Amino acid sequence: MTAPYFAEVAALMGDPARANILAALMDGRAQTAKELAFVAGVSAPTTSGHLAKLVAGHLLAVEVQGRHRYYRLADPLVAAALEGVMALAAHGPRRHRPHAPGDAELRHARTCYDHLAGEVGVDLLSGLLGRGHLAPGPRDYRVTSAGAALLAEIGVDLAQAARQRRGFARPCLDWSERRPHLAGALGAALTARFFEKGYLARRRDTRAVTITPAGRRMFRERFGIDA
Amino acid sequence: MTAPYFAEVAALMGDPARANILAALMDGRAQTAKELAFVAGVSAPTTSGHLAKLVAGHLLAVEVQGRHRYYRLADPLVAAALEGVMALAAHGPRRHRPHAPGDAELRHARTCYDHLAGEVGVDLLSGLLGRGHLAPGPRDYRVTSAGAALLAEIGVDLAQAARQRRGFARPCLDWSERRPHLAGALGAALTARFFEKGYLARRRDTRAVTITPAGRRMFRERFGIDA
DNA sequence: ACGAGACTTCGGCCGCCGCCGAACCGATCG
DNA sequence: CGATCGGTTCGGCGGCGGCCGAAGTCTCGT
Repeated sequence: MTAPYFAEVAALMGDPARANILAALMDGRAQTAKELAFVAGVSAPTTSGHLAKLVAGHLLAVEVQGRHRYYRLADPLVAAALEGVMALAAHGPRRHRPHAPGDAELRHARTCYDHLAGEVGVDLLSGLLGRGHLAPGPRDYRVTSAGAALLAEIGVDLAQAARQRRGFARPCLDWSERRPHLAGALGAALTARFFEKGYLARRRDTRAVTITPAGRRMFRERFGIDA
Repeated sequence: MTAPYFAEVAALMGDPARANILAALMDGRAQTAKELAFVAGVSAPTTSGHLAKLVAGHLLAVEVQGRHRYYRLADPLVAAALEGVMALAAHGPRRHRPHAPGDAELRHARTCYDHLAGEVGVDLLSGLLGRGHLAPGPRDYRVTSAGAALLAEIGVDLAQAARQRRGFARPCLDWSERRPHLAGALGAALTARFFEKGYLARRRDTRAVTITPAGRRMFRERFGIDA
């Protein structure tokens, strides 16, 4: 009856070019219109139109810097909604897609907006819980004293993460593993630290991340997981 | 580049008529093609086409019963994905929509697929947690011995709920409250019991549910919440 | 066996929207 | 200042897809 509301949002996600753009921005980094035109596979004018629509629909935010315009996801909620739809798409009996190249890497380790996802991300969260560094709470996970010590060693500023306006330590359903990984301010801070210390390395044009040898060692020693 | 996958799913959700259909099925009940044609606001042939697409896309499942065809959501994951998109739509700076009639009722108490959502659903979960009937766990909530006693009094068969293939007791982000309510087999079993015992009553043509006087009393006594 | 009802298939219409090339605006750099 | 580059706006084209009415299939009731 009353035109359901979410249809507009879903329609925005439903165009192939726009979906490519959104997928490219799922790693939380901002990108210029030109870069996005490339990933979208359409011309610059067409891309511009799509971007305008996505901004109008509050899926993207734009930041002007000189003659560049950087687009990024407007809100972690957008990433969450996209992951939900992806989970659905991934789950549906495989549509004629043996698996795309790079798919294995993506399933193994990738960024989800600004935190770590994929097999490694899921293992990380269950490792933290299993070793008693994190304890489940009613809404957010709670950092135990053992966990606080561990995170301090790694150099994560817990106080700052707790101050953020976003949720502190939330589960986020992983579309490939169908089990949660660690999201929220803590997930983001931890992941950022992994990049800073060279445990993880971004790759060009993909959300998949490389785990460096140092990272592999660290994951085993600190969290007891085989990355 | 590689056509992103989830675009097809999002596009299925993005048509107004189909969105109406999906929204109508969000309460977990199955409905006939004719009923759905009505809620979709389009003719029977058009509806038939939409339904076929939704089934092909694995968003809906169909069950033939005599000369009727009952359509329902194919999987709880579909409901979860839809809630995610709804959360996004509800959150985006209110689009020229002061609030639709019935909106208040919907926010207060409604079914989300097959479990209770809205203000009451969220309060129910936090009540269960606060009173120590449910304890957070790594994936599912755990029923404490006190909780098991309470649920037995109400007549919920815990063993049967635990046997189900779906998750046992999961949080589900509530789009109107933006806090989790209780989903999974336990959420469904509890909600079903509420309907059986006449604590809740369904209404026609809406996911909003009525809380009966007996239900109001029960919610206060058993769970300490003002419904 | 017949008619009614539920649902789908078919055929054709129409409008929306995605697409591009060309032109336009503004910032940067020589 | 002109040249270049990033980005958007404009105008026009083309096709996908949603829509309906009519006709077809199947099931049930009687």
